Amino acid sequence: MEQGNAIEAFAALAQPTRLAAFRLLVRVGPKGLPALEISRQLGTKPSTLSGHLAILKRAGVLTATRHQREIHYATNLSRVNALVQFLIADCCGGQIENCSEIVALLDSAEPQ
Amino acid sequence: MEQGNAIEAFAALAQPTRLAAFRLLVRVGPKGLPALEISRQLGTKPSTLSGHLAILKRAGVLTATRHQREIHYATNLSRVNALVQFLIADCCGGQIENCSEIVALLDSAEPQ
DNA sequence: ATCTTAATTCGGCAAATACCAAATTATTTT
DNA sequence: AAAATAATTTGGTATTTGCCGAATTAAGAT
Repeated sequence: MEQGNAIEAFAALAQPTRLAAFRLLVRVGPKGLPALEISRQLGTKPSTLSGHLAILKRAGVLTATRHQREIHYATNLSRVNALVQFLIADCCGGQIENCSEIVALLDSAEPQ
Repeated sequence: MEQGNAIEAFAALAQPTRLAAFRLLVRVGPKGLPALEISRQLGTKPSTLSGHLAILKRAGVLTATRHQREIHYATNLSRVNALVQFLIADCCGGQIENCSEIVALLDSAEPQ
């Protein structure tokens, strides 16, 4: 992960509709949802949402796969992991004893 | 963590100078650095950096404490943890067997 | 071939953001 | 009290972003 990719991912998530879409897809799981269904659940216009999904996809945090007519969007959580790794890289200069508290926090990062 | 807070944190991190400042402070550890030192290390104008630090602080990802004349900025990593928790909340509808791969990824989230 | 459904692209406007230089506020030293 | 150092605020401009309706492209059904 390079800085440019991280910036793009953070920017993608820094918008209410996009963050809501991403989190909805996290909840839904690997199968994802078609664009129109996301649009319905979030109450946004399809054209507006389409732009948002494109931004999330370009940033790498969503994947898109066509199923017949529909394009299913799903989260790319390994990318989220890479993003977090990038953010906390070389924490406390690598001297783990200085930031064990921090590491413990992130180690406990489980959903719920 | 509410959506508004998460948006603010992501937006704060979605800018090259701010992301570089945050990561520098992650590496430095809990003691943090004074604003002018960050400005020097990143090669940005103090006034510009000051605005950026204020944004990061308002977003909750940095703390600021005065030491004599200097204000030392440091990362608030528990906030980062909360942010990640928020992002992946209720992953796969809570059915852990569907996203164990994802959980494993995040469990292994250790620096470097 | 035509119609329908799914999704994206385009055009245009309003609001937010980043940058720098200069001025200001805050704290310590002389 | 005056000078010096640290940091922030202000003002002005250029760029970017978000939203919607309308038009367009894509795939499948009749």
